[in-house]
Amino acid sequence: MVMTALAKDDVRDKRQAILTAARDLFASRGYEETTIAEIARAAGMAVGTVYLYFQNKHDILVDVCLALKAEVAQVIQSPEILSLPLQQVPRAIIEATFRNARKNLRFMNSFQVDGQSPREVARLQAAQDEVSGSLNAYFQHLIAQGQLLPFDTAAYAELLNNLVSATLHQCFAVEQGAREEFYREGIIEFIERLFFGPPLAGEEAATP
Amino acid sequence: MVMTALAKDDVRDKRQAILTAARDLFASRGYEETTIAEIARAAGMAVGTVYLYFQNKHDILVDVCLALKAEVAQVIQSPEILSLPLQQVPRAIIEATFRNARKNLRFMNSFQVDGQSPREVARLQAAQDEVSGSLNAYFQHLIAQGQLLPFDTAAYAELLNNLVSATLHQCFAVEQGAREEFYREGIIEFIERLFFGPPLAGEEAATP
Amino acid sequence: MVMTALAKDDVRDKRQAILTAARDLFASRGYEETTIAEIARAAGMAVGTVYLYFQNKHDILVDVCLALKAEVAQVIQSPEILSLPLQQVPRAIIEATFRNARKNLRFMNSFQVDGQSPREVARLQAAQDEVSGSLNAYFQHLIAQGQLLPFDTAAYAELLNNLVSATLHQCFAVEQGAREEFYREGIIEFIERLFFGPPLAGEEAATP
Amino acid sequence: MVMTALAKDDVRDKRQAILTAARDLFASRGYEETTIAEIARAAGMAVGTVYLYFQNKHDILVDVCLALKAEVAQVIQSPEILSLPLQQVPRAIIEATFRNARKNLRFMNSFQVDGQSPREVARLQAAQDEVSGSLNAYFQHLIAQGQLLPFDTAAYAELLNNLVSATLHQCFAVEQGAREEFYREGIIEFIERLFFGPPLAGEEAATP
DNA sequence: AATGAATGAGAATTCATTCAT
DNA sequence: TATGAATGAATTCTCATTCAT
Repeated sequence: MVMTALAKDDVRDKRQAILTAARDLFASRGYEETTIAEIARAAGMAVGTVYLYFQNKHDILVDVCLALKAEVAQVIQSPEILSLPLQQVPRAIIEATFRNARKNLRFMNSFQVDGQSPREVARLQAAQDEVSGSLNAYFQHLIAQGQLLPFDTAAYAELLNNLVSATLHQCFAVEQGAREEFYREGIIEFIERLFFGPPLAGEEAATP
Repeated sequence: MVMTALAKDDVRDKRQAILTAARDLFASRGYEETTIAEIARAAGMAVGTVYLYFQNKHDILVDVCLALKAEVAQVIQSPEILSLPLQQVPRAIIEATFRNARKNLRFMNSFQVDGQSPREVARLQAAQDEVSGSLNAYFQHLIAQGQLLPFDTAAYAELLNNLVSATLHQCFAVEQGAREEFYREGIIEFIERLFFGPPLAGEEAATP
Repeated sequence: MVMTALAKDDVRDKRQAILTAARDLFASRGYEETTIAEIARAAGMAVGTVYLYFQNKHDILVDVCLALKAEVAQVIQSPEILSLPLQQVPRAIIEATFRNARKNLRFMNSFQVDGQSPREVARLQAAQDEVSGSLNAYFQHLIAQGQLLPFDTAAYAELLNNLVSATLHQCFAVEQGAREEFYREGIIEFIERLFFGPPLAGEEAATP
Repeated sequence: MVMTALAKDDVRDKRQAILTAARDLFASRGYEETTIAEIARAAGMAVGTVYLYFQNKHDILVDVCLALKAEVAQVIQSPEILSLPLQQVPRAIIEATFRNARKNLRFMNSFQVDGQSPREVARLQAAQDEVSGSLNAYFQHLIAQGQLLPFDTAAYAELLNNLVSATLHQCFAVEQGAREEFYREGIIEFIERLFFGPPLAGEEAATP
């Protein structure tokens, strides 16, 4: 029992060492330019050992990506934020998310990864679905509470999730965070207007 | 004079032959699995000739991507759509865009490409900026006409552009178009609500 | 311990197999025309394995060259020759050297190699220096014994080393050994005159 | 007639432009790293034109080498030097030769070239033979005049020619001229002793 | 004589992955 | 579990050379 526990910790440690080493190397040299030998050396083990913990190189990238996504998206499941007054939630979530992304700026080139096998596609989809699912649950909770009018919560959850992911990628991976405020405030206003604001075609504007 | 014109056409033809061959091969075999030799053969020329028109393999991918983006996004510059009654525009644009994407379903795996050199990044950015710019101009036109209330048009243009691109990628490249209607209708409703609808936190919902 | 010894032998064997294969192929097909794949096949290993023992193709050539130089120049360190009566030494050394070169006639196209990297240049220089050094030491020994008058032994050692190398190259690599006797006897007479003979401008010849 | 003369000059000019461009590029980038396109551009003509004047790339190198050798060795045919008092000739020739080599220091990496075709081998040999021949003729002239005792002039001419070439290569191409004085003075003393000095094994030294 | 677009053979090298120890 | 030597497939890109104009 104890052995198993220790062994499990050991496994976790080794996996973690690999992921940390890979994340750093992917950040500094890029995925293609990083070799398994480099990852193994940085993680303090032999090349063959890496293959005891990951099926292949791309698998490591997927795991790095998922860990990054989980860290960036963790806010969505944080009780403190979800218990804020509704009016403050969009700003709180987006600000926290951008803060997390900025903290991981160096690693954001691993943020968007395309699955190469059905298994990988499924894993990436699952991670996305989890975030969308949390958001959806939160929406339904708000509707049940009467804080929101009914709407297609599943679709909105997926769309908003896509929007935020795409924006983070553009802001941090493509533009290196140069226009962070622009994107952050833009997306906040966007969401606030969707939930609370007047439509862009206001009464006076739309009718004439 | 005539020679120059002919020469230019010749260059255009050769480039186009390469791009068409590459697009088809990337679609059927994937980028990594496609060799320059295959592209050259399909384009009816020698390997070396390909390198007279493109600096390297990835450059071809970027051009394929840009051509695809241009085709999918062409609606944004179509006068017919932009002269529709404002209420009908979101649906018209999104439906046309999805239609274009579906028509290119096979090629949509070339829709999202990461720039590998500063030059590539700049070219991809420019393409994106052009679409965002058209959208922005349209917004400002509507505001000037009094059809929309003033808002941060530049930010909204970029964000909506990102949203649509990310959704098309997810819908057609990742999911192979399986849930096309779900994404299409979701994004239409989303935009309509942003511009015309009541906020999700309706009067009754928000106040108590 | 034993393992280390075995491993070291193993490494030496593999290196040696590569060098032997390369030397033969360079001889029969020439350096440029020999591929790494051919070397690997002839050495009984995979292509990649060659690169575990040599950094690149040219490195192999340098090693082949050094081994050849060592073999051809080994006489210079042979005690038997150096303990001959001084009058017989030039002929003995040159004849033995030419004999060694003739024995390696097929391989003499690898005899003169230009270093391509500082590391290669240094290695080639070191090999040359070793031969010059031995010669120099021998000269100084002879002077100390009173068999030779004092002179700039270091310069003469380098010059003679260069002279012999250049002559062997010309005789065996360029001319395929066709005028071996001409070069051998010429160089012997040249050296004998330098050390023992009358100057070419003899008393009678120079004074009038 | 006039046309032919002009045309011949033109041909000479074009050839010369190619050789100059090639010599400079071989000096700065090395032979392998220099492309025909670069040579053509530097010489102000089209790629195809280069092939009107040279059969192939290596031919250009051979010509660059021959021009360099001719320039460095020109002293051997200079009447002023050969009419000096015999005692001063070795120093005069070697000093002039080293001076020429130093003047061409940048280009000395083209000084030793291996022939790749029988035709090239023959051309290079011929150049060497010409120098050796001049030297040989001079020796025979001196012997006829009674300034030198009879000896195998042909062999000595070839050997000395080889010695000087190899030393120049080592001094300027390999060592970049770092030990110029060492080599120059060494070779001068060497030759002077051969012609005028006492043998290294002097009377007193040799007999005991 | 001059051009330069087109050719296409060609090979070194890398590196993910395996497997005997 | 861990190792790391061995594997070998696999492909981009170059560039000397040609030849139609």
